[in-house]
Amino acid sequence: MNKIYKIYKLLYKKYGAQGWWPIIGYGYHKQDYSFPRDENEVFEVCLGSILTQNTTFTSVVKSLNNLYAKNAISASAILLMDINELKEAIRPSGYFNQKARYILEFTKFYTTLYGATPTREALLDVVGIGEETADSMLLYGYNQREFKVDAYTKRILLALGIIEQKNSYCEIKKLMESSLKECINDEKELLKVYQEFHALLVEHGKKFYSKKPYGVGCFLKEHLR
DNA sequence: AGCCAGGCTACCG
DNA sequence: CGGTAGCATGGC
Repeated sequence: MNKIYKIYKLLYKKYGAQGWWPIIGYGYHKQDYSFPRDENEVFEVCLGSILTQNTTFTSVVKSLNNLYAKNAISASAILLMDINELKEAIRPSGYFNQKARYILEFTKFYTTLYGATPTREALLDVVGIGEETADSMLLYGYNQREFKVDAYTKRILLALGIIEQKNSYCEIKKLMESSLKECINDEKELLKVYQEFHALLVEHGKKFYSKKPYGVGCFLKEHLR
């Protein structure tokens, strides 16, 4: 067992299943991997992936609830919406001018898919969708085996001496994916681990890697050094 | 009161 | 290329 998989095991043992991505109306769905269950839930995950950029998810829930109140969690409804009405609805998530544009750009792209799963490259061509947002949509919205790397992932691996500051998003993503593939053969299990692992890193990151100095009290250090 | 949040773009050297 | 200012609200 390599270090990456060992980290996963330790985190899962500590925090348990996380039930990401939370869906409005169900919340976190621990041990239930049947989500998203329809087109609108896929679209909701994608909107949430944009809205959560550099923001807490509680703020995103407010924005999504605002949109639900306007019955606007669908591509057709978003495209019919007045831009200022959209901005007002997503205001709680911050950067509302940018994110309103990002949501419109993504929604236009989304309608060209007719329900098909987008490629990662196509997503990256949409303004406002960077590597993490693309992986978020693919991993949680489309159940694709794309590991999502975020700031906590990098901080934690850095503190454990597994990566260096200079390592790129892509390098870290490949490290996570190749390490997990070494240990897990079943594709469904691999997807589940990708989904849980990222959520676990966020949970652990919130506790021990939010304020400097990072990693104070992090139990992973004792187990891996 | 200031720092941080489940990032991305544009522009700089 | 890698590095960074700007984007904005809300919570602690």
